[in-house]
Amino acid sequence: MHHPKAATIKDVANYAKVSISTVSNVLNNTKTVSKPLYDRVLEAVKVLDYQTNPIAKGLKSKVTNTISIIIPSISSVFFPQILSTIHVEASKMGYTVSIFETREILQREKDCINLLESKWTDGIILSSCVDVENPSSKEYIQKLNAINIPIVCIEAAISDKLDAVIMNNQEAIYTATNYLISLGKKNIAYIAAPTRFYMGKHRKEGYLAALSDSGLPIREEYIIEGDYTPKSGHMCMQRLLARMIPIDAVVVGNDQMAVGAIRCIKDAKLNIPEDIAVIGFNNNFPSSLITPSLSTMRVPKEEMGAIAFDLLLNRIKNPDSPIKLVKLNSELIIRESTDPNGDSSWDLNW
Amino acid sequence: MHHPKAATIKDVANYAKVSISTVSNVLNNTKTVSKPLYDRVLEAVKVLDYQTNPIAKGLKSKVTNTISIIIPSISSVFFPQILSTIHVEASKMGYTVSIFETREILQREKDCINLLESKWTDGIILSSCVDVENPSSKEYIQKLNAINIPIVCIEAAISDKLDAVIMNNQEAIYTATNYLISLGKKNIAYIAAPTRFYMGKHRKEGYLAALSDSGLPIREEYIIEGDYTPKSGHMCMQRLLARMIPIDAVVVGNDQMAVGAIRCIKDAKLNIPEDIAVIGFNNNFPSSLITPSLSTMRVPKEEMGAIAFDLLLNRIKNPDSPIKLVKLNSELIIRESTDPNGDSSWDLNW
DNA sequence: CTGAAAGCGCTAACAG
DNA sequence: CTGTTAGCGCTTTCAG
Repeated sequence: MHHPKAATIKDVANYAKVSISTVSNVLNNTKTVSKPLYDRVLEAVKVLDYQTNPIAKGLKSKVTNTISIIIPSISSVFFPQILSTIHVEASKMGYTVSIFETREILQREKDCINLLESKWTDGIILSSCVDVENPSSKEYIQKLNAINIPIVCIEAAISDKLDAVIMNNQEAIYTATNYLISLGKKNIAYIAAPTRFYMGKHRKEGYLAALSDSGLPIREEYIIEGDYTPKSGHMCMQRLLARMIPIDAVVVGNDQMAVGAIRCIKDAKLNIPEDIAVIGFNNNFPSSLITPSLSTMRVPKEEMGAIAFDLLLNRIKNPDSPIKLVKLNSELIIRESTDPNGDSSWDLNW
Repeated sequence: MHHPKAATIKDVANYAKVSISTVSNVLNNTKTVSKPLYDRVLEAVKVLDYQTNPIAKGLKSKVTNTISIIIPSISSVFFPQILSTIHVEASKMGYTVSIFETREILQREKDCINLLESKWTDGIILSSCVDVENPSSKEYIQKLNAINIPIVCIEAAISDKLDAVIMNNQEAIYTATNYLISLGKKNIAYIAAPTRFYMGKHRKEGYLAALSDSGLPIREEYIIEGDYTPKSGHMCMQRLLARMIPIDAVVVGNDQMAVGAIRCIKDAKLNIPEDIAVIGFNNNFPSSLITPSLSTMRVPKEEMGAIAFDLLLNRIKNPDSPIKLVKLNSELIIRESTDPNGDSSWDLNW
């Protein structure tokens, strides 16, 4: 309905007085065409302002030049940066990118996959929210493995049959926790990102390992689980304080929750970091803006997006290449929430 | 290549022992079909796990069930929220959304439009970066008007032939400036969002009008222009201070720049708001996080996205309905950067 | 109520 | 080197 007068390949052929296959051939460089015809076609294309119809093309060639990104949240402080890099890389290569938001609801993720299966996208970048513990997720993952669309996972390597780019979650939280221990902290609480998911699980393991390796006791009452949001971080911290256990530091599964936790601690009139030190994970820009600024583990978001697209492109072009798992390293950033002399400058790049 | 074994309408027809047109008819409810055949078709669909191929469907019907969003930045703190709302509304109605980033480069915007023209998207939501002053943009806008794809503008109403949802930019900055004047501020500087664009232009007009209406002089050396980013806000403030003119308040064209300005003022050891009061525009969540917290004008981002999609959907369904311009009102939020007793609570919803 | 057949715009054998 | 033709999977007249 929208394009009543758009020129078709037929129009071009008529105008140039050649066959439509010749037009197709010059446009796609698929066969050599004599100079005169070639020129006439190009002329016709120009005159008629012809653009090949990707829908029709896709119907034949099964190529849509579209990739799809499935993420938990479009408006979080984390994904937009990844999205942006992916978009830049993708458009360079002529791909359009479609977005899908799951809000951490597995059913929505499945719906997206189903939709995409029929929509003929050329590839999918997936930040999955499958529950790693739940045996019923096996079936879903099998399906993902068997699907005929290239898929690259980010944030969570949910299958060894799928390319993925992830963080060194466990090692990073281990580093963070160890750093707190090196500061002399002994009663270190942990506000976890949802541990039924891949990422939260591995991060928590890092915390536990660090305590163990330092001979510190693991106490259940020091561990609580949030839902990624600042608000939940605030609530978790409140609960932790209400338990009336000695706490001199908190490791938090992500920066968002850590910000909430810091606010809670401030409101309780406790000093950061003297009474309670706080460290997060991600290094989102707001973490540098608050007072005290938040120590955290850096996550190379741009790199993550770029690599994810690279992996995807490679798999599209080369479906049988070996599966790749890229694990990115994070790095400790010391700010005021663990060190009074820590960096208090604002990240102004946003 | 990706879907070798996906069932087609033909397979369903064969399995159900009916014609493909009957299958099509039951699936689209386009004609009444006898109960037995109807049931057999549904059964076949279920057994074969058939999903109709939207590409093929689109080729015939010219409908892609895809809308496209063109915005300056994917990763800014402003657009993701709008994006998110649009995505939610769109998926409810069965639309997929594709994103395009212009980085405020008009040529990129034009490229997107051209691409989309051939891609047969069902509609476009556009945050345009045309230079309102530049006469050459007339031509581009004419093209937009003539295009056969429904377009809804957000942030900038660049044509009265296009639906749009915008803020009351001028009135809002007028309010902000007036508020500062009511506080007794007399030497009020202005850090502008790029004034060659629709939005920046109108906001600046609000500042000028407020000064005029209060009988305050308009002085060029009090006005400077940034590029939306916190970094540029910092730099603009630095320049302003270097001019050695008395400044007791700054109105800033958006929150991001205002954050940079605040940092600069703090670094200069000046007191906020006593020495210099600061007010921004947008009410992004980071503005509540910094110290001092930033006074600003609220922008209903979710509403904006939802309305934009509504307008678009309406135009898709009803191409000849009258053009609508929706102007949203903002509201003053008083925080510490203008009032020592202003709200200092953190926005934890992100 | 049902099905055969003609395309949507394009690509890719296959002949010439 | 060029053109004819057969579809890709689906919708939609148009007969029956």
